[in-house]
Amino acid sequence: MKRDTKCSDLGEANIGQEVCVAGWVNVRRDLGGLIFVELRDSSGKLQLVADPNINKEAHQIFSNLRSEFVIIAKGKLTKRPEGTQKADQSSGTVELYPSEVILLNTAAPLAFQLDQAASVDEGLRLKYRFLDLRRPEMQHNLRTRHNVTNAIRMYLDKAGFIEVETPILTKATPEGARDFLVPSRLNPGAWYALPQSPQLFKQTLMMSGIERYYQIARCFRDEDLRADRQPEFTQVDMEMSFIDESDIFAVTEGLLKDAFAAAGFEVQIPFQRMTYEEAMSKYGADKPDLRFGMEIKDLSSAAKTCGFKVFKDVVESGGVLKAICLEGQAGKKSRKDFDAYQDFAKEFGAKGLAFLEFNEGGVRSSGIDKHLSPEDIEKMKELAGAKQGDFILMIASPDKVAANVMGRLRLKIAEELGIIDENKHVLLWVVDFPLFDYDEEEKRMVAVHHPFTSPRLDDLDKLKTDPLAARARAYDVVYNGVEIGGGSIRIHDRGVQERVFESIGLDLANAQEKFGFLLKALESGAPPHGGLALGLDRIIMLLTGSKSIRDVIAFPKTQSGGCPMTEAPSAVPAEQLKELHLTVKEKEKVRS
RNA sequence: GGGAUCGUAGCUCAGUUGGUUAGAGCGCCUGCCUGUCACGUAGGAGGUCGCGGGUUCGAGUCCCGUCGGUCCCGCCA
Repeated sequence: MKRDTKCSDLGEANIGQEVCVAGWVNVRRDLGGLIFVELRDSSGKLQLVADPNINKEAHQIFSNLRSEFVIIAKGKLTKRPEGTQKADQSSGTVELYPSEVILLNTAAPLAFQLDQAASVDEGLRLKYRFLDLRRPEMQHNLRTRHNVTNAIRMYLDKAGFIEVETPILTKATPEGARDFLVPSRLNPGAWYALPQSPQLFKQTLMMSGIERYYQIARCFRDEDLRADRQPEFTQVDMEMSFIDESDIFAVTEGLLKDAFAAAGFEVQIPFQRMTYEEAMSKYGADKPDLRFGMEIKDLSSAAKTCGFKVFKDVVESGGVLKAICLEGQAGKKSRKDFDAYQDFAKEFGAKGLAFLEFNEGGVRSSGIDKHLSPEDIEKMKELAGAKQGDFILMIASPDKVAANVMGRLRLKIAEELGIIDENKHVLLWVVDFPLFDYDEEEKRMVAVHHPFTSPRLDDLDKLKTDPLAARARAYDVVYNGVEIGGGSIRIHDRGVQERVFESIGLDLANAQEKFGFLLKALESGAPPHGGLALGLDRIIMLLTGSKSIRDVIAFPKTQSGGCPMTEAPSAVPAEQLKELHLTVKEKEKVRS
């Protein structure tokens, strides 16, 4: 017997046909006489019925079936009797009385019930991932992932890109995330690193004349995990020669339109564009969620002349007073709500938070109104864009902290108030990122994007004079407040590359050692080029409405970087370590 | 590295100010049941209360430590 049809392919059109289906017993309903078995395969479900008066043998087999047993059955497809049809399933109007059934395999009682997985501890789901992935939700996620990836491949192929694989065993890089290291058996004491991204290889490919490269590339970063971050993840990595930003935007927009369409979402192109500066000042984030308003307002000019010393001092010492306006929320926020906002703000470095509320009876505040004149309050109200009945939250602090805190409060409160339109799909480009940021810990300049990003030509002279003001030819794609990709036009001039290395404290000798091949390639006829990488896992997470990236990865890691199913990472035999010229400090050993 | 939170039956959870024999629903096992689809119904089995230590006449409950899960901060060019 061999399966010839999938469950959900069967409908009323197939009534009377001899079909053979196979799959797992989703559920068995034994009525004593009749036994119903819901058969599930990768496509869906089909109801099988055994009647002892029709087929005693089939009935006998059915009576011994349990959840997740594997069977194959054939027979003539019949229409369900009137009144027993299920309109909400594709094969809900038909059923199969098998003429023949074979039990292909049994299953031990399950670690968890598949239909309850949504509330089951995730560690257990991961330990028994083979069960978890049988669930229709997970099957749907993996299928969506395939469909989207497939659409991306077709799109890029049509656009003249070729997929090139790059090494997984490569060289550690000084900048960026922590590397995963792999010891070299043949070279004692030397290490490979797993790639954080194929960045240097794809640039090298441009210098090799590939012109349009892409790769669905696995990337590795040994950093702490989050709901949307795994130590190994997948990027749609692209690079093009002889192009500028507009080409990359056009290709990416077309790609994302197709990718979203593959998951059933329609998006408008071209995407909106916004400078980094505007994003930070209006939304307090480099990945603004534009599905709602509640923009951040600058009240510094009012603070400068106001009677409240705290505000005044902060602004006079170079800080800012920022506010968000909660429309119509006057009188609706309790002291407790405000305290929660304040605690939240403090987590992100705020010294304090203030509110002003414009009620019909007058102004209520977090105790600041006694320091403010009616004119001060009126000015703040106006600058905040508030009207009668509104509630504003304010923070006075250095610009960076104020933007970050307000940006996060904006999101938190919007979620609370339910003003985010879940049906909106807003994609935008954030452009003109700064080239450098100052790293307080390392006491040096670091690249915001990566050190191969081209400065804007008009900012080249700022590299030395005012590096923090230099802007990069870098861009991010943002979808509903989530960064789903980013890239840049790269440096293709050796001289410029050396100057940027110098700015981040990488002297020529060091640069030679780490990136000698790149410098050599740059002076060997490097075309202008640039590219972009999209976070595939994150995109699929958003398109499937998943809460975690783990729900769109077949075999993800837990927050401590482990795989509960295989129990990786684990100790290895001493012999294996010896071959690799390694020893592990006794007290740091894991139990093996 | 830090903060929060969770850990009791196979699963999801309840368990009062510390008090006798730790409960429920689902699942599992057995019986009955011919149109179910969360089938119904009667009965039954199933517990190292994550682990270690402490306080106490007595600890699932309180304290300390530890392990593991999740979320977040830092980190993630």
